[in-house]
Amino acid sequence: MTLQPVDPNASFPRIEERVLERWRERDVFHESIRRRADGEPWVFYEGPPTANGRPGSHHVLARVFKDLFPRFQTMRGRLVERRAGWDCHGLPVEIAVERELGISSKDEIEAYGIAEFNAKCRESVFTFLEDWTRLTERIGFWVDLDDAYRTLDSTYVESVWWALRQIWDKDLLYEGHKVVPYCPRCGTALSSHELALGYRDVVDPSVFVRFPVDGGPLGPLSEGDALVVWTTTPWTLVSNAAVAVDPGLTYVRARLPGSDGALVVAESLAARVLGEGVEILDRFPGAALEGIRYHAPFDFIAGEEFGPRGHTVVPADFVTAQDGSGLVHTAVAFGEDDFRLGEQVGLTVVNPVRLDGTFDERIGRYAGRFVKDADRDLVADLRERGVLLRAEDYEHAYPHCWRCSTPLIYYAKPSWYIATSRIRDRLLASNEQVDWHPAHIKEGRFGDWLRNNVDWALSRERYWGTPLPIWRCELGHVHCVGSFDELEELSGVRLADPHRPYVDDVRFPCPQCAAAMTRVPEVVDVWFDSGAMPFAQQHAPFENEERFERNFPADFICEAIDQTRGWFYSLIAVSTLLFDRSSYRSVVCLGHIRDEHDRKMSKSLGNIVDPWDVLDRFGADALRWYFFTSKQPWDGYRFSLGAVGEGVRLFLKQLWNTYAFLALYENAAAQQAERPAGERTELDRWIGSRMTATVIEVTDRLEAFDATGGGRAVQAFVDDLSNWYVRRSRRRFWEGDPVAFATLRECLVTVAKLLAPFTPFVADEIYENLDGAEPSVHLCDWPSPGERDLPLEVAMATARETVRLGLAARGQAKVKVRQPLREAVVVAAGSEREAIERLSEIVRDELNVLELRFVDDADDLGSYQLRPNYRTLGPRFGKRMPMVAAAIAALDPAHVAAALRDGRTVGVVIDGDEQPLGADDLQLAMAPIDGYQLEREGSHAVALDLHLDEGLRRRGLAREVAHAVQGARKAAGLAVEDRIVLTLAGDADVLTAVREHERFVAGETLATTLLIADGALDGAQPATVEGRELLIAVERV
RNA sequence: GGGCGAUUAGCUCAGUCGGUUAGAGCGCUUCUCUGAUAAGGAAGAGGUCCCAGGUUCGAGUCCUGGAUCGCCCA
Repeated sequence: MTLQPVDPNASFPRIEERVLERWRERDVFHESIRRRADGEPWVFYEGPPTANGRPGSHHVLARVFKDLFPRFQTMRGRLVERRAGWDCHGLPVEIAVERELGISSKDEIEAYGIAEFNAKCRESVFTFLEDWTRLTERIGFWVDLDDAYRTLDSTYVESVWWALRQIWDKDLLYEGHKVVPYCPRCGTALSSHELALGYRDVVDPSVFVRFPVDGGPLGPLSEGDALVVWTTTPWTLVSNAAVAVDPGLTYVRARLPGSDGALVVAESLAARVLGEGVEILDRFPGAALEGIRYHAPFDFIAGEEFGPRGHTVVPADFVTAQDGSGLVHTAVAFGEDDFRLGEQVGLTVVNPVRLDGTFDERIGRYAGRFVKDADRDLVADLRERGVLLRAEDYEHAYPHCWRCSTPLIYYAKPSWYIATSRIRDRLLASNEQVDWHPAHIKEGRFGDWLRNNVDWALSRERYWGTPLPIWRCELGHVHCVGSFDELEELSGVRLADPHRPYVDDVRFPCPQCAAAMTRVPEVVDVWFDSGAMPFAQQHAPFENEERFERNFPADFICEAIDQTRGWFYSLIAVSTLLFDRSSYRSVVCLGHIRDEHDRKMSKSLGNIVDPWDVLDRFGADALRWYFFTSKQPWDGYRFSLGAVGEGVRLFLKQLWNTYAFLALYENAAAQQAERPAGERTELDRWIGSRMTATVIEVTDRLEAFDATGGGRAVQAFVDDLSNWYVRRSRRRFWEGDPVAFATLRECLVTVAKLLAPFTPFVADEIYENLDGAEPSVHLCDWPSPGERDLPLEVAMATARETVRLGLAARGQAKVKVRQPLREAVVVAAGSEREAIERLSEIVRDELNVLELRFVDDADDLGSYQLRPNYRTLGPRFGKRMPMVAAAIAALDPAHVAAALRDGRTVGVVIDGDEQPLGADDLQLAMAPIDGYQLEREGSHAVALDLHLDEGLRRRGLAREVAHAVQGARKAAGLAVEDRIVLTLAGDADVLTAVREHERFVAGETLATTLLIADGALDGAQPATVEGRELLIAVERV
């Protein structure tokens, strides 16, 4: 069979474009799925990206991993449908549109019109769809973009409604208060990731305030004592509801010199807060303070308004003695800990701050002022009334609105929640079913997150999202609508578009009281959309229910590590709420990509690597290979063009050259007369066994989602193939041995199949040329392992080690490999000797020696060194190990070597007992002695006979001549298979060597005629051989 | 402030059950080989296995504390 000629310097990006064209023509992707129509499904879920930003390198990372395992499983016979998806809703989209419109507040959006605004959002979502499509195709990510699910579709929204109704029916959907970071200027709560954008160091007042105790039981305290309370937000003091203490922490009563009443602080903070001279009167645990009543610093709001425990000391688990006083001011509406504490101990939420961030009319003379601006006056007020103990400045990170820089306030707002904390055990049980990569996420980051689960804040006071399908009447009756049909039955309205504002206009009579019901204004957290994806992408259960069942749960999902709080959570939460199980079986978490200096990539640093730069220069396979094999994907990447280029050079080029080599010589051989098939050699059997080992390993690794291990195993094999099998078999290739060609071809075809999931382009290109039985390698079955010959693999490893030692000896002696030597003396015994004897041809040839001589022991070549084998002796002797080591050091190594060779044991005396030591207990190593050229390692060694006689010298000269002629052939631009007439002239000594080895020189250089000329040669190239002149003329026959 | 992860040669990374002499590739220097290769081979230089304690006959590996970096959360 004639192969397409292969250019060793072909451009990978150009090859890839060609392969892409072939995939399109042959519809390979869809065909690969059609062919597995009867296969067992292996389910992949695509975590939907938003197409309103340009795709970057980190998206490529995720997408190539999302491609690898489905390709692998498809080749394994599974039906792997791959449906693309787009995340369409949410604040990022709204913000992009706000920026486009030049507006930045909810008022402006509503003035612009919700319908118009949402129409803009709908367009904006797919701004960069074209970029995504192009990149997705170019990197070889096979995913069905034509059949993509979109979270904005009515069908998708309806399935989300159905899910919410299920949760409602389970009584797990409720309206409640929660403290959220809130921008009073923009009038909206911020999501946690927005919060992270706006932390800034600011200086706030830090005040210690006296809260005098106020009647009632005083426990360990006395009339006139005061609690010392610390806060950095004086404006919340007007809303003080209670003081929290750690019941287990020790507190003290302490008196400042020259004052009357005692002050209460945590013991460990007393000196820091009150000064070194303070007098400690009494010690007691925080629990003793519980229930003590105090007089709050401001009396705009009476204690009773917070409930029976208002303005009393309560126990809490979040109090620390890190800073402050150990007594924590609690304002229920303005802190998350405060709010939770309020729920636990029963404090009523009283919020005297308006939505615009100003105090309301209850706060007397401060009414109408922005709370943060009132801090200074409030502190002055405290000082005047003598309740201020100390005020200082405090620098800390405080969140600001990333859009308008307004300091955020933590603020209790009504919001809709899913009571996920009530199904915490079920969430943990679902997590038990999941196979995490890396494994530590399961019990670590993700498990902790689930164990600390709090209710899911579901609602957003925004515009572009799945509308929350909850209607409420004036009397407060609430109805959750679970489908468009139901809404139509109730209202007579069939929605063409379920989004705001159209859905807001739908009203219907309350089923309980017949009053008009209107929809609540919120939309649903986009993460709920994404979590509903397993069924919502199918519009289940309204249709395609069977298709949903068949594709649930997923066998595999893959996203970056930050999705532990995102999609990984929303998926498991929604499916546990609805189906009481995880919606995925295995998950691969990817790390982040940093630049070559290990800095975060960001627009402002200007260090973003555009994936197109890499693709245009090195190609998609190179980029994929880098991501798969450079390190474990969860460890993150130090990414640069150079890093990708290195992988190309070391792996893809090596593979390509091996492939080009095969094509070159197989085509050359095809032009010659047919050669009889040679014997299958040890080397053929060895590479076959290595191939089998590699197939097994890659299969196991990919089954276990270990792309790195799998890829590296292929790389190691290709290295063996190129640098050992081909190198050692070159003569057979240029002699046209069909067995060698068949072996190399089979190896490369199998490598192509193994690489198909990793580097789908080059794999297909090689397959197409070398096999081509199928329209694409991606339609092939995954290779099954052949016969393994482990003893042969071990033997070859030993032989290669012997070669390594021999070459090292040559290097030490400064004798070129081209100079043949009389013999190499190999010290080896037992199985090592057998291995080297079995493969002695290879060793001899590689070392360029005429003979291999074996000796069992190195008495003639060097002396032994004896070492204890700690691995066997350690457990046996334990503490006495140092004595054993000393006893062994005292033995005579040569004596021991002889004894062990005869199968006897050696005795050492430890603590008066004779202890027998066997061959396993002792390690014998060679020590070099002077006068020999010897290299040793472990128990075997190679020594070279350096004596040169005339015969050897002339053999060496002949090889030098052959080498020089090869250079001349190359310089003359001859093809490797061209036959020549070779004419030589020059130094008499050199020519004598040539005459003596005429057949060798002619054979090596493909000379059909070898002439030796006297004197000058026309058109000859001068060369120097061992310092002597040689003239070479080559002429193609 | 809490949690999780990382830290091994100039760089990128291996290092199994704890076993005493810690490896590979890249890069560098020198030599060498070549009838595919910008490849291959040999030698050399290059190590506080982040630090400090501890456990152990023995720690890169296990435990405790700390440092630095990253991520997540507050």
